[in-house]
Amino acid sequence: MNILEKITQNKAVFSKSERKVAEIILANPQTAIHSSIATLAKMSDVSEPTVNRFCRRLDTKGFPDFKLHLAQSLANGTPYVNRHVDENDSPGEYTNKIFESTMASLEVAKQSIDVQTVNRVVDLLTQAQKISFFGLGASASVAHDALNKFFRFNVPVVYFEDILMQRMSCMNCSDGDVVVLISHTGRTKSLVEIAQIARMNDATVVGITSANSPLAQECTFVLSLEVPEDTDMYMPMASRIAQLTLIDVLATGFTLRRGNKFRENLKRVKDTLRGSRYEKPNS
Amino acid sequence: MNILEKITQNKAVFSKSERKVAEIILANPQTAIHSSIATLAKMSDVSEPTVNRFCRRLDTKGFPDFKLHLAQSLANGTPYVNRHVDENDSPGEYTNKIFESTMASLEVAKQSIDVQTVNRVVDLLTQAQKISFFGLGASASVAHDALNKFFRFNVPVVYFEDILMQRMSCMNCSDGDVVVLISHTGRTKSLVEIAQIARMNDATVVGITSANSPLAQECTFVLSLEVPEDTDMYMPMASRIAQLTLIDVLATGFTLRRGNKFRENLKRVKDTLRGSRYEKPNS
DNA sequence: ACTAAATGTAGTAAAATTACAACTTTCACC
DNA sequence: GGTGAAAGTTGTAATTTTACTACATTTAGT
Repeated sequence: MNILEKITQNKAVFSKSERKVAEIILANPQTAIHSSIATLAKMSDVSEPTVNRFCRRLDTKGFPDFKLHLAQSLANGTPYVNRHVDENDSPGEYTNKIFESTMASLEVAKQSIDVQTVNRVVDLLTQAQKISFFGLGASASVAHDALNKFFRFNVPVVYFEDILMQRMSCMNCSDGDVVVLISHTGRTKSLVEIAQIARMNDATVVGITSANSPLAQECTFVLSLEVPEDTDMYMPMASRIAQLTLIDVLATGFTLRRGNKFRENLKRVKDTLRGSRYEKPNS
Repeated sequence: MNILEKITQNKAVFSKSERKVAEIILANPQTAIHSSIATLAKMSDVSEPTVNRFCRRLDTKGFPDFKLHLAQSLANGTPYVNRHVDENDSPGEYTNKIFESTMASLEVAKQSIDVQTVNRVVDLLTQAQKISFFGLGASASVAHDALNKFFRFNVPVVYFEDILMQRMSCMNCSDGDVVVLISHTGRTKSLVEIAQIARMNDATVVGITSANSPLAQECTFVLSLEVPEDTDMYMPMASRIAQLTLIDVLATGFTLRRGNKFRENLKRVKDTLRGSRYEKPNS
């Protein structure tokens, strides 16, 4: 666990002098990691062994070990895990918290991904005759984004928001078609039904959803993402960021599998946009 | 910069003994941070001063300082900045790289955000009569996502993919309406035109785009995001993740501004979904 | 006023750094 | 192609800094 958080939490347990040390460290952790035990003791106005005892109380081996932990907590990009937005947060505070918890969620998601499945799904996608992306609610925009990526690959891609269109599209599936279904919870009834319809028509169904959910059980392959969601906000936030990043992974895998010439193709697709844009001043 | 990368890069510059030290550290960095200079010297089969010189060559103050840097590099969540996907990457490698560079981009984006503007835009949104979200291409799905968030707030929200619909919608704008335009480059002609139309009809135009772009110049407020984009892939990836996170920030700011009762409301909106879902087994 | 916890002092052990000496390597010049 | 000076590399030993331990003193609570 992040040692800065640990210090904050254990504040009540500390003795008076230990608390002095805690204050100094929390006030300026960057200075703390570059100080010796002597200077830190002087700054906190306590003795050196007190600083040492403070470190031990935090389950570290001693002062040097404590500094190591502190350095890791301070490392660039290391988010304060699960910092929930508080009612009285200033704009600066909630902005930071949201960015940090999004990054933390991506870290968790990264570790939960099964690379083997990614590889097999990429395989599948490169060989697909038709690829469909369906999602509802917040996941609809993820599917929308997937459409935007994959249509560039010159593969027939399908995306609908309307559940009836989704159903009809799946009825027309055949062998070689891949249907990618996106849902954080994996409990949306109509999406589960769509998975069944698609499979009945010989399509391969890939679920980007949580493991062991009803949807996951209907899929041929499941790319599960374990993302801690801040339920206080009553909105999907981190989950769909993780889903989008996974879409990026799949799209990247696709282009890598197709090789160098194919990348040239992508460049051409992008270049066709030029007419619709204002030129950059320095080009 | 990440010190592990630095060691790898400088390998050629090191002397023979220094390289021995480098090998040992790279082979097992976790052990290295918990070793003294003496044990590390013994492991590398060199003398203690050699280890010290090795540290200095990497622009650290000495061995303890080097360990601090190493600890930070090893910290959970520390992304290898700007690791580009390579043609010969295995699925595991490109998956990690994409997640890590996405996290790194969010870190950069976080720092580039102007909190004051965020605050003013949140103000504006809470008082808006009607909110429109428009984007094209990859940014269309971001606008789509914004729709999904803001319609829950019981405010009139508008979103169109079609540029003609977008134009017509902006023609009907009036005082008190807010139009949010999303574009990574800020150079899409039709979006710039829409900004002009909206402003002519007294709407307030907020741009989520890059600073000093043609679009930015037509906006009342600009929320600029400086995101390094891996142009090799010819697809927007990190930029839209940053945009989405910014949308989350705005939505969160909105709910915080509206207070506690309003949050109850959001819960009710979410609860209406229950009928469309399979129940969780443990609830 | 007594006991237990907290804190500090002084000494000790360990770790890191410095200064210097010995050893390689490099390359000009014979 | 070999010789020797110079630069660079590595190790040894002494020094300094840093962290830790044992014990004494103070403070707080009953």
